[in-house]
Amino acid sequence: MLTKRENDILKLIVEQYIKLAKPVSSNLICKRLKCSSATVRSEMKALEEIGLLEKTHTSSGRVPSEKGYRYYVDNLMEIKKMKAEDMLKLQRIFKNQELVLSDCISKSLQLISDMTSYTTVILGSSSHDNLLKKIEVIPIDEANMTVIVVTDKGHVEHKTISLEDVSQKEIEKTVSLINNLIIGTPIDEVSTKLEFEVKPIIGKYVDQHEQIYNAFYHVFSDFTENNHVNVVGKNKFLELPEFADINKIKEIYNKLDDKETLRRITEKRATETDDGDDSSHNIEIYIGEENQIDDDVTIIKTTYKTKTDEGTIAIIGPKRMEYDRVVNMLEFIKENIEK
Amino acid sequence: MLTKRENDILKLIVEQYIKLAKPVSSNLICKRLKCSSATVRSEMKALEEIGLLEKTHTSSGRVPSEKGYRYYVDNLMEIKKMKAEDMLKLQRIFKNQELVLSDCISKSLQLISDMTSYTTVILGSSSHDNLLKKIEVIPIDEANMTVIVVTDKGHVEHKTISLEDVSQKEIEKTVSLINNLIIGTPIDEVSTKLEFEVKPIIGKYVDQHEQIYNAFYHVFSDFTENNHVNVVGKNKFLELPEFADINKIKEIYNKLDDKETLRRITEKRATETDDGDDSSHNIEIYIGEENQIDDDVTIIKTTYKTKTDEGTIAIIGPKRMEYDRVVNMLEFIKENIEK
DNA sequence: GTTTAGCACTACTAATTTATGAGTGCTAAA
DNA sequence: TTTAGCACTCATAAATTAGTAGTGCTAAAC
Repeated sequence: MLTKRENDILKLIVEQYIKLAKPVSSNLICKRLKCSSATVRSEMKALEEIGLLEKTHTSSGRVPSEKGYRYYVDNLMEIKKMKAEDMLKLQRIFKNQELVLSDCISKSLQLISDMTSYTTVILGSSSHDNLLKKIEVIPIDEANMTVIVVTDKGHVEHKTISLEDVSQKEIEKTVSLINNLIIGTPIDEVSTKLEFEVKPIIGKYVDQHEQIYNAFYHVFSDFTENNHVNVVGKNKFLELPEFADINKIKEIYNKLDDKETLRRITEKRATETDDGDDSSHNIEIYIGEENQIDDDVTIIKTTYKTKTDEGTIAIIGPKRMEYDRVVNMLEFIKENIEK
Repeated sequence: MLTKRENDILKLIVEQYIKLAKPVSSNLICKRLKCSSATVRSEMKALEEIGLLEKTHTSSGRVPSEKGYRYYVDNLMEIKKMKAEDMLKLQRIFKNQELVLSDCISKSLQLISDMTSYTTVILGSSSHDNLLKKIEVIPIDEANMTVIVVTDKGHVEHKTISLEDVSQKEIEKTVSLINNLIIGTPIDEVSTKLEFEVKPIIGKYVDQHEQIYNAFYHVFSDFTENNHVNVVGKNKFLELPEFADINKIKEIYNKLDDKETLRRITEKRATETDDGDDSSHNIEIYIGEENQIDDDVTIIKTTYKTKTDEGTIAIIGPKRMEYDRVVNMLEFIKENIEK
């Protein structure tokens, strides 16, 4: 257990480093505490020995270690309410009756990215618990038609497909067969069901069944694959001194472009102790090596769940993130989404 | 008019600079031409005097000026056929019966971005010449429903909206009114028509018309605004030495994220002479200041038009782009799209 | 009158030096 | 336990040096 003064010093160092991204000197600290720089220095040394602080070189000031950030987040951080003005802006988005929920979410995370200068990520509900509600085919011209698929929760997917030399009648027959046979099927089982239950029947009753079957099959598999991801404000990384190196940027951007990597954001960290969980509000914090994406970033995330939708929203920034602000913002957004 | 040898030298310099991004020396050139470096030097000087070449400092080799690139593109460049292997890969995309046209386009431009290391942009057809074909409403639960709008060319837009305390009946009435009144209207006139022709009528026949009207109004205006843009391979800029500076990257990325800036890519350059047009195939080339986006890039673009769709595809790279390859690829893609 | 060899000159690059200063650690006195 | 004082370290920036890849020019060679 740390002494009161050690806590104070650590807190000051973390907060100062978050602000300026420069190693923090004993002098700067001693000005805010009523003691001499020498005293602070020996305390700092102690904190370094237990691994909460680090030096960049022998005679530099101190920088928080990952363990230091973790300790700060778990024990020292006081959650910081948003400026009234910012809160208002966010509320305005959610109060705007003209916006659909999904638009509210993306707009608000866009705003958060701007307010904080960090990158935000929305990982939409994979639609795995949606049930197939309806399919519909709209003819465009002789050879083309648009297939529309709707789920019970209101997700829509569509695709324009070409079928050559297939009669309108046959298509209609197929549509009504599908509508009869697999409505109500969970969307991620549709492909299988289509193959094993519908295909044999189409084969019997519909001419040119191969072509038609293929067309529909691909529309459905598209549906299952698309779990919408939205990364907002990637450019913010370009503002941060810790990412001033073009190669570091390349590394981060490649990760942020990779669906598989992003999906990993949704995973809970499997750790011994506390799951990165910020006790109170289901906000999870993954600092540096704690996250699965990149050792130089921190990810703060939460999940939301509404009647029609669920997903994960995350904020990605440097390890010296403004934890106190970001946690508060995420809490706020989560609340607003869920009501 | 330039002499044969001047042309040869200019061509060599441009091509060499495209390859290595380093100022080209007289020595390097004289090895490939049967004359001494001194001769080359005096020729280079002449070319510099007419503004086709530039120096980076007093004793550096030469670099093509924008005018130099332009001259190269207009007079010296020989279009370079793709490697058979690359051509095959592209063809495979277009021959794949399982893919819709729009998927072919994005997949092939993804591939081109990888093959060339440049960024590609697809500016989809704004749907302005689409006609409204159908609207449909699918109830989700008591308060929510999904509105689907389809145009005659098979574009689909949808949105889940919330309406509190509005009866199903009233909504159905509205839908059938809209379907009766404005089917066949060009999509970008729908909003106006909705306001001046439909609203008054809804007002008369439908209870709670304000709420319902508003909901629909916003679905339609969304439709008009979404003209789909797709920027592929932005990260490629990070590989190019001319964009090694983080601030330059920031500048470019901000532009590539800005819809308005991107829209400008579709505009034809309004110039005195030749419109940047590569005479033969409707491939347009805009070098540096010739383009509206950024002085340090070249944009090579073309437009395509099919029965159901039209749009612009563009390739954005450094001024020392591999013009000969890119032009050929764009021609190839354009052809494939259009058939 | 082109072409070329030869040479003086320029300025980029990388390595080395120098100076400055912001920071620490340690010791001994308060 | 705290603090003043001092030696020491190392990053940063500026200045120096050396090397070299390139040019421009001139005068001779073709």
